[in-house]
Formats: sequence, C-alpha cells, structure tokens
Amino acid sequence: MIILRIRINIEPKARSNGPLFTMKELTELKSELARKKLKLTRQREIIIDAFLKADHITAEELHHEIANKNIHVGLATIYRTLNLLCEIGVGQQRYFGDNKTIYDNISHKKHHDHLICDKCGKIIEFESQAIEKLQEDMAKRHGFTLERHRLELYGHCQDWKNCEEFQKVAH
Amino acid sequence: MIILRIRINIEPKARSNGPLFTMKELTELKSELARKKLKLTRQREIIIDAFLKADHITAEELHHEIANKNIHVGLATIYRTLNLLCEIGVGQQRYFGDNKTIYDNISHKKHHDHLICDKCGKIIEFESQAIEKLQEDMAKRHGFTLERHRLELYGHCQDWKNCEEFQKVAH
DNA sequence: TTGAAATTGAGATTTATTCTCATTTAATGG
DNA sequence: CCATTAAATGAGAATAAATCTCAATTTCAA
Repeated sequence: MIILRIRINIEPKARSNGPLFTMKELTELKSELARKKLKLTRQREIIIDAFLKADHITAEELHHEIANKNIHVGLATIYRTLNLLCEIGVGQQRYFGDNKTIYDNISHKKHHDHLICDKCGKIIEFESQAIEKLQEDMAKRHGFTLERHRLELYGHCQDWKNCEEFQKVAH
Repeated sequence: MIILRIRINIEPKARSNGPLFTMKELTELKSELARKKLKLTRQREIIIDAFLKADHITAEELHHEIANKNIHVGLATIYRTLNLLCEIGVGQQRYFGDNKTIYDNISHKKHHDHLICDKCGKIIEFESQAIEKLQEDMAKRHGFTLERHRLELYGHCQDWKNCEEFQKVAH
C-alpha cells in the first residue's frame, strides 16, 4: 500500500525531542481551547512552546526562532496563534513605538508597566501601586471609568554600552 | 506675452481670504525655518494654519480639512510638514492604538498625558506632578536616566452616549 | 532677475498585519 | 478504527499607513 501526501508541513519527528510543555500547562491549555471549540494543532503546540519560553517577542522573531529548529510554520499562523493567546489571556500586545507589535508573555506575570532603554532596547517590567492609585484618582476627577492604561518610561540604562544586544533603536 | 504654467497647484487667490496666522506667529516661524534653511512655501502655510487650529489631528483628517477649502496639497507633503512641525517642537506624534498617528498641536501646551474614551474617542489632557515624581523614582531605582514617557488612561467617559462624535473605536 | 537648493505632487514602495481560499487536520461519535 | 465535519493551515494576495523617488516647480538670497 502506498500513501501519497501532497503537503506535509511538519514531520511527526519534530515532536520527538522531549515534551513541549509540562503536563499541567498542556491540560489547562487543552481545556481552554476545547471551551472555545478550538483545536490543538501541531503548529499551535510549537508556537505556544516557543512563546512560553520567551519574554517579549515579535511575530517575526518567533517565526525565525521556529525556523531555526528546521520547522516551518507560516507567518500568518504565527500571527493568528499569537492573537489567540492574547484573547485567552496568556499574552498581551505592546507597541513601543518602533512600528512592531511585541507580544508579551504574561502567563506567569501580574499587571506591570515598562521601562525601555532607547539605546539597547532592554525592557524592564515594574509595578507601582502608588502610580495606579493616582491614575484612578485622575480618571475619576474627569468623570472617567478606567478600564486599562499604558505607562511606558523611556530613557537609557546604566550599562547600555556593554549591553550585548546594543543597537540604536529608532523612534 | 503668454505664460504657460504646466502645473499650478495652488492659485494665488487661495491666499486672499484673510491672513493665515498672526504676524507674530509668522515671524517666529519664518526665523525658525530660516535657521534650518527651510522655505516657507504656500503649502506649508496652509498646513500649518490648519494644524494650529486643530488640537489632535491625523494626517488624513488634515488632508480632508484642506481639501474642503478646495485647495489641493499632496498627502506626502502633509506628512512631511507634520513631521517637520514635530521636529521644530510645535507638534508631537501620538499612537492611541488605532493604528493611526495622531499629531498633537502643542504650540500652546505644556507637557501632558492623556485620558482616552474607548466609546467616543474623546481625548482629555491632564498633568500630574505627583505621577511624574513617582516615575522618576521608579526609573532611578532601576538605574535608568529618564528621557520621556508615555502615559495613557483608557476607559469611558460619563457622557459618551450623548457624544456627537460617538463611534465605537477598535482596539 | 537668476541660479542653487529646497519642495512638491503623483504614484511607486515599504512594511506589518490581515485576509482568502483550496487543502489539510483534529476531534467526535458511532 | 473510520468517517464526518468544523476548524486550521499555507501561500500569496490584499490592506493600509507612512515613506520614498524623481522630475517639475518654487522659494530665497544675492
């Protein structure tokens, strides 16, 4: 018997180097997907695995990351899956002004804001109850019901000159 | 004698309905442009005039605004001039997440942050010394020299249902 | 008035992201 | 285990905001 496969995107072997995520993560994810009548495809597993290992990453970067493993997943699928993860609440989109959407892996993080180094691109996360409080006050003063906010501090860090990822970032 | 003009973009008459800006503004602007070896063209006058009358505006909106006066200025020129105004310090770019750059006329404003209504698109400007102070502290704590920041509060205002410019804004 | 240098318009180009649709795949229930 | 069906994928087309190109035009200073 001969089976012809016209398009095999990902070889079954791609799965064989260790489990992609822990059993707990996998179970949670599956039930979350099932709730939305979504499927856990091989592509999604791969994307999610790479995403969970990252901290802040762009779709393009993730695409390369996966390509480096000699796996091909279409860029459109990467975008689709990243947006899906944001809907589920595992990720969040950020725009730091360089015209690229950064996907923030918030699976293990609580709410936070960002400090961004203009020189080396370093991103530091922080949280300030005091600032949040003042924001709430300010909104109330103007008759607003606050839903969300965006706070980004830009400047340069102490050691950007030694920073390995040093690169002038455009504004 | 016959003069043939192949391309007349803006008729001289377009200038005749009143002075575009006050003498003081014009003088300041001219010297500012001269300092940079830039020219005060008719297009720039028109764009700057419309921009100074606005508060927050997109390039596209400004383009329409000008078109409504039966004057044609190319969109590329609008972008170029708006960016120029930002360099000079008369304007500032903002991104409020709807994938369009908003140009903020800051000619008569000091530093401020924004409250944005998700329902009607209303933009309120505010300033908080207290928040700024906390931001400074936070940056210092992480070894950062703060250059600038972005603080935007999103939610909905009291009266968005009656708001004439009501329109669901996409996120 | 004139010449050099800056500016413009029109449309091509870029770039990130989304969309389209034919093909393929996962999950479900017998 | 297999068939069914709805969901997902890949590839490339489409979109949309903003920038770029370049020949034609205009400003400004001398």
